[in-house]
Amino acid sequence: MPNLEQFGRFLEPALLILVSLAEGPKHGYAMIEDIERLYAVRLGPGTLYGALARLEKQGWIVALPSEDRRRPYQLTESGSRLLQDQLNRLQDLTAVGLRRLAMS
Amino acid sequence: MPNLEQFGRFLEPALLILVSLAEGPKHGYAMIEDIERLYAVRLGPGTLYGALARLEKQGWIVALPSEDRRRPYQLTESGSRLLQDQLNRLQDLTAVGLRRLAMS
DNA sequence: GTGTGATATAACGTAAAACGTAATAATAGA
DNA sequence: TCTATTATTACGTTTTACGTTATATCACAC
Repeated sequence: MPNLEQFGRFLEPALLILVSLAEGPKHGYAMIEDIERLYAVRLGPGTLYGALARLEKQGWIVALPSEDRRRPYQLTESGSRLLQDQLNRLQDLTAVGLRRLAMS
Repeated sequence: MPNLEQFGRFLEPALLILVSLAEGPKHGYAMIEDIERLYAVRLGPGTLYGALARLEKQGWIVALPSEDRRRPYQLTESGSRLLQDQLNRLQDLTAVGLRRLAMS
């Protein structure tokens, strides 16, 4: 039985990761903690590292040379552009949503 | 081979559906068109009706008595509250993301 | 009245992704 | 040396997204 919180899932973990990396390069564990502060959601390791691999494959993030046992990742130019775009769209969507809710 | 647009997926269809219903009751096809106007994404029937079934099961939407062949859905009280909550969180997240992007 | 395109939903199957758990390893401090 | 924290990998299960196809109704043109 999955441990989903009762309000469910409404955002892809990938977006949370990109927002976290927008602050600067971070390794996986640091992202988990940053995202928890940011959004009150703690990604499990399977979710996080799976999403990281997919994001890297798409060229939106790159792995930096790993110091000690940490493997930091960084947003690429194309990742930055993508994120900017998605966040703008999301901002419009939330504005519309909140306006609609306020009407009723 | 899936027909994902190259920029991928970053939002659950469920959220788009709830935002669409925030305007008032709508049947499936009307949601598809509303969401396309809103967010420039056209949900396939499989995606839409699957998500509707799950949302109804959770009690966030209800099916209204269907006139002719249409089956309209409506946000419930708990669905409204959930959406309000999610949109507020999303607004904060996008604000942080855009601020971080602007810094770099 | 026959055909055609738009509207509307249902019913599949496949593939991707989320998620949890467990394993592993290194470090730090008691 | 034991334990807790940090950090990643590996793996299995379940959900869900998504596309395709089928089906039905309606509007309108011909």
